[in-house]
Formats: sequence, structure tokens, C-alpha cells
Amino acid sequence: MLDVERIRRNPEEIRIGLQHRGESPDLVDRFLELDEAYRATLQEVERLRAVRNQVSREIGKMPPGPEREARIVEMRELGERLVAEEARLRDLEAQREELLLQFPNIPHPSVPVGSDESANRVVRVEGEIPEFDFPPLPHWELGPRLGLIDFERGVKLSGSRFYVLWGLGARLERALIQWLLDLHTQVHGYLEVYVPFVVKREALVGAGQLPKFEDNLYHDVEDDIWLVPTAEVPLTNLHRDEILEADQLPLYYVAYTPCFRRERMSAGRDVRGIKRGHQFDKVELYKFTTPETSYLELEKMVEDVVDTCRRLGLPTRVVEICTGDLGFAAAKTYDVEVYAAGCGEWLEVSSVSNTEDFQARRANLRYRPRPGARPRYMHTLNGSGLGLPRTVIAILENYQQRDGSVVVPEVLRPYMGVEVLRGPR
RNA sequence: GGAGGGGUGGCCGAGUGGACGAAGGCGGGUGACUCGAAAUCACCUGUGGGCCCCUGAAGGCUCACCGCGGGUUCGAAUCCCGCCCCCUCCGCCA
Repeated sequence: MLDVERIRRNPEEIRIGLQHRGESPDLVDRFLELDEAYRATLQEVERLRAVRNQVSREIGKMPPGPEREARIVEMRELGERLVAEEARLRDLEAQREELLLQFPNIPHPSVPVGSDESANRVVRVEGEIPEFDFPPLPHWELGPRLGLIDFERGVKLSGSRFYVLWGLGARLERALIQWLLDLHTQVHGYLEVYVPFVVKREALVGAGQLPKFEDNLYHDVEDDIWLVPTAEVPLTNLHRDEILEADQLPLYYVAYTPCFRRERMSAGRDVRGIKRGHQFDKVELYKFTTPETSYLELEKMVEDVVDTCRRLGLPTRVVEICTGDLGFAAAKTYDVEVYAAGCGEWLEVSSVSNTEDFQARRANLRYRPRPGARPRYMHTLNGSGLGLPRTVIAILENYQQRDGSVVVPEVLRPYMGVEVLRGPR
């Protein structure tokens, strides 16, 4: 959510921000109009309430009699007017709030301006792209051939875009989760958190998924409870409605969760393999910081993610996302991609964003700069560390051997119990 | 799921229709005392919104908030209804 004051004072800045994202700037004018009507009505309501409070207090002190009765009648009439004005106010307030929730974050000045992903900038490349003396297979062939990935049975159980992992395929998934959590907690300084995999509506509003992206979420109507599309949602809401002390910041959290996405908007894209499914595992990094340090922390988080890829021995590049390709809540984002030799693609395994105070305003995340000082909104950052299926893809495809086996990256061997994947067992 | 009890400020806790944003205590801050500290004393100490003033986080006025949402009333922390959460007991269960 944007600062209302900022929209009022610098409407042009917001219009430009929206345009750079490829969105209509009309939102600003619609909001300003509604905001004005809202405030006018608010003032009238408060004026009436002030009179009522004042007179009611006087009534309490008056002896019974005609004078007192007259005042009561007067206030009864005023009360009727007040009820009507209050109804109007509630209506305007709801509309205003709804509109406010539609605003995406405004890109940071350093973000390259561009309309789509073609304007994204590769800012860093690391590691060697593996070379093979045989044609490397894509994972959707390698996986089933080794008995690690079973697409048919996934579809049988749950429909398209679900899959089953067998034996060492399942173990690889679990090993990665374990290794990632150990790495981030022991080397990168994050605190491990275990969070619920379903959340209330407010949590999704707080993180920015609702009301705009309802289509992409699984939802139990009976209890109005939602499957998390990313651990970012519960993590954002961990400190909702709290006021932390400055010396508690920054907070570094890491959480593993499965993620559930309906992916209705992307039907037809990336249909082969496990690159895009309705359910996938992810280890998520999250930071709560002061506004002063958030951009420094963003760079550090990117470095943590790159370090993770490096340790897995995967060719890695960092892409600075342009304004037109930025996610709803992000002010600035770097994608971290790894190269997968079988399908010949750079795969996004992490998207690292600074949302500045966008989520903090929605979820009411504040801190006190000094003891006794007024609370301020924190800044929040999120990034995958890493998304599992794509990491699995890159491992299978880059570490494959002529004989069809796959060598296990060294760091995972203690977690896997084997050095080579030759079959599911 | 059933029965009973309960949700008040950073924390504890009083308050069952009017002067209550809310006693008292704890915690925190400032000052006095002290060479310094402790102790003691004095004062201050919730959040959000709107308006005025203004370059502003300084000041003034005002509204809202006692789990959440409705209602009754001139007036609600207090009465009524619905919901949520917590505790105890019973039931069920990994």
C-alpha cells in the first residue's frame, strides 16, 4: 500500500511510476477524487459527533425537567442526521480503501525503465556452462528414465501439473530443503521459522496477493482459509500489528513451505516437466529492516542466494528486473537464474525484492526508531533461497553423465547418502 | 463438537450507563538530590485519522479505538445480539 500523503503531495510521481509499470495513471485521479469526498464527509461526521458528545455530557449534569427533555429530543434528531452521514462515510471509506489496495508499489529510481522482460539487465554471470560430448537430455526425459519423476501418477492423483517423486528423486527434494535450511541458518545468519501452510484472508492482503490476485490462489470457501502461494505470506504477517524496537532490527528469517498456485493466468506456459506446477517446495528468505538499510540488505540477500547457487556448482546469473516486469509489491527486484543444460534455458530459482514499506503498510509492521519515539513503518525484503523444482532441474540436467546417470553435487552427498543417481533406490 | 470461565493501555490489574483514554501498580523517560551510582522525590509516558497553523516530525482543536462486527440509548469499556480467540473440564483424534 502506498502512503496516502505521498499520493496527495506528489500525484505526478505516482502517475509516472504507474506508467513505467505499464499501468494506467488514472488510478491516481480516481483516488484523489474519492479521497476528497471521503475527507469532506469525515469532517461533517466528526463535527456532528463533537456536538453530540458535548451536549450529551451536559445532559448528564442537568436535573430532570423540560429543559433536559428538549435537549434529548434535539440530540435524537441530530442522531438521525449522523446515522445518514455515517452510512455515507462508511461507503466512501470502503471504496477508498479498495482503490488504495489496487496501487502497485512505485519502482525505485534505480530500476531500469522498460515495458517488458526484454528490458531486464543481466548484471552478473558466474560459473561455467557445462559442456557435453553427448546430447544432454532435458529433465522430463532424464527424471522418468531414472525413475525419479513420475508425471502420469501425479496427474492421476491430482490432475495436470502435479507429479510424484520416487526414491532418490524424493530424497533429493528433501536433501535440498535440509541443506538449504542448514546453509542459511548456519552460514548466512537467518533464523529458521516453521509457519502454517494455510492463512487467513488478512495475511494475503498484508503481503499484497489480495484483493488483486485472487485467481491464482487455492481457497477453502467454507472456512475462508487459503493455501500459501509462497512462505513470504506467513513471514510478512509474523509481526503484523506489532511495534518492534529499533535494536531488534534487522531480522533475518528463513522458512521452508510448499507453495500452492493455481497458475490460471499462465495456463499453457512451460507445460513440460516440473518447471511450473501447482504445488512446489521453496525455502524462503525474509528480512525486516529499517528504511535506511533496506537497499544494502537487498544486495546482501542477492549475495546469499548467489552463494547458494555457487555451492551447488550451478552456472548463475543475476538479472535486474525492469519497471514493466516488476511484481506488484516490489520496488526493486533481482532475479537469480541458473542455467539448465538439458532444456538450454536460464531458470529463475529466486526473485529477490525490496518492497520498502509497501507490505509494512498493508500488514502494519512498525518499529520505534528510539525508545519513546513515534513508530515508523519497517522495510521488508523477500527472496527465494531457493525454489526447489528448478534447482532440481538444473542439477539433473547439468550433472548428467553419458551413461544416463546423474552425479550428486558434492554439498548434497552427506544428505543423499549416495554419490550418483542411477535409479530410484 | 459440548459445558463453564475469560479477552481493558508495553505488562499486571480496577472499572456494570454520564466528567473514563480509562484508577492503582510495574516497566520506560526527564529532572532534583549525589563525586558517581543506588535509594528517594517531582513531572512525563498508547495508537491511528481529520482540520487549523506551518517549510516541516513543534503547537492547537477534534474524532475513533477497552477482542471483532452490529444494536439499544441523548450518552456504552459498562446493557443486548452475532462472531473470533484464550483457559478449564468432557468428547474425538495424528
